[in-house]
Amino acid sequence: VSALVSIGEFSRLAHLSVKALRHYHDVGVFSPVEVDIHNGYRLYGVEQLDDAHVLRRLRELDMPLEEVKLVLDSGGGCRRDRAIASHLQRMELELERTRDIVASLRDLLDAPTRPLDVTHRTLKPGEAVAHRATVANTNIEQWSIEAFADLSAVVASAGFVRAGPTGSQFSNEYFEQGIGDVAAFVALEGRVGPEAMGAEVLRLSGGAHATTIHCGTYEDLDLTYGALGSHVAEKQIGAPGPITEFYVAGPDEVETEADLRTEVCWPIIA
Amino acid sequence: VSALVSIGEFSRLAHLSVKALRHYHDVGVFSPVEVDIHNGYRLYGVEQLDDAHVLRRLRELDMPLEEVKLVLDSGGGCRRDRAIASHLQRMELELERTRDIVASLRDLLDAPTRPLDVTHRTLKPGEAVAHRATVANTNIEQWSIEAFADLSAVVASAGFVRAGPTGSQFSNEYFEQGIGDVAAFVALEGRVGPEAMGAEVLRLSGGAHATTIHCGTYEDLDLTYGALGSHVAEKQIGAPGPITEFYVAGPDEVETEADLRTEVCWPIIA
DNA sequence: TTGCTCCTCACGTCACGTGAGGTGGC
DNA sequence: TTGCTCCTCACGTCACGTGAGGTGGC
Repeated sequence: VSALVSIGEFSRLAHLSVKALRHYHDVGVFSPVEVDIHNGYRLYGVEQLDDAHVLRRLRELDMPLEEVKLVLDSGGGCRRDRAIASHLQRMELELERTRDIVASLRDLLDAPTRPLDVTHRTLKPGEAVAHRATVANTNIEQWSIEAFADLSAVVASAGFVRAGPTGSQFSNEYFEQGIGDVAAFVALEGRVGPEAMGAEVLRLSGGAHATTIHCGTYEDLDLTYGALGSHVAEKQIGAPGPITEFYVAGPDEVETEADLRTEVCWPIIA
Repeated sequence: VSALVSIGEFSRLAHLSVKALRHYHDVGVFSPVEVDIHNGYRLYGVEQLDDAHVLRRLRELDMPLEEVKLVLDSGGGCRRDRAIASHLQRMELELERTRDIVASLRDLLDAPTRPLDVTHRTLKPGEAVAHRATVANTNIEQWSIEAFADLSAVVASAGFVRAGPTGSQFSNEYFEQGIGDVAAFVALEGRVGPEAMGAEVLRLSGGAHATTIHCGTYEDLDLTYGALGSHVAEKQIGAPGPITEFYVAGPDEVETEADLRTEVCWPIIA
């Protein structure tokens, strides 16, 4: 049928290294059509080049080999197209994030420190409808958007009255490990009734907090955390408890990222 | 002076994991201001947060720790700004490349195979002025641009007469390992005189080749290599010797990447 | 016979993450 | 005393790269 070539020849045709080809064979992502029984020589068919070219591009885009395997195994059908399309979409998001980080880094170098207005205030205790999950910081935005969309629907359909902007509570684990328990909530006037189907009830314990307003993209929240936490550490007024964010002006309400306003609340001793 | 905090506290302030902070300490990229002699506890100063924020952003941009170390060690001066600027520039190139690969992948899926016009022709032997080096495919473009710029200057100042477009010869190693010997050359009429200061003399051995014209970005050259190599493999006419590319229409001569024309020559038996 | 290509281990790299097992202060 | 935080090994992960040591065909 079609020509068989050695691994060295195939590596020149596909622009993939011999070591890489052997590795792909070992882990079952991309195998030669034939292996010589006498000497173990791998023999590739030239018709495998189409797959090899796709494989090379996916790896250049840093797609994990496990996913590459799925794509190559899924045949030429729409499953394959969907797998690639979803990865390409992730790449676009990655590109945006990279641009944001670059911009943020430029800012950091231009204006190394900006002072921060820290206020001490006491959060009101109360009840809230909430969604709670273990979330990684890589997809906290996506998760929050969905959580708040659902909570809004619940609040509207149950006829609850909001008591302030939407907010989130974070476990320490979330910041220390980059993944941990997060609760997205909407504080309510009075108590949460049984109409809150689907959503959990979150009891907000309130108490003394050092707070500040973060302006702009969430990518820069670490700066505000640093400044706020420094303030608390220097005055030695830290107290246990979760950190709370209030989305005073969230993604829904602003036109540009620069207009975002987020209140960060750090628990302190009374 | 300023407040000292534990590693856990610092990780929450800087949004870096405890494991990462310990790793940065181990490899000497970012160390606590103090280590408790009794129990080995790491103590960080809140004034270290500025560096930590820069560190976090550089890592998010995948800067290797060795380079991060250089940036952080270089103080606040212009050395540091230059180190970051050069990395940001590399990021921009990366972004462009990613976009190109995505586009190329889309093409690959839309138009899976396009037939190729393969011609057999005999390259003329002769002499050329050349630059030769061990180059990796990650910076072949940059290297080639510089090499050809210099060769052009040599040809002009020595009054040589060109015999055809610029070209490159690649060792097998270059394709198999992604890094290897490459020679960028300009073929000349007659022999190379002693005026070729700086540039080497390359003897082109000529001979029978299967050739084809590759249209468009160099990112897609692997497709042409695959098709050309398949042709040679199927007819079993392969011969030893380096692959030669001629830049019939190179980056200098075209307005858009789509207009690039590259002749790829694969050695075959006469 | 010499070179070249191919083979299989086994180990290294990079930037951490994952437990195991243990200590120290409130 | 219980929990919580911190510590140090030692090993795992991912996608290969790097030799070492050996075989097979022209």
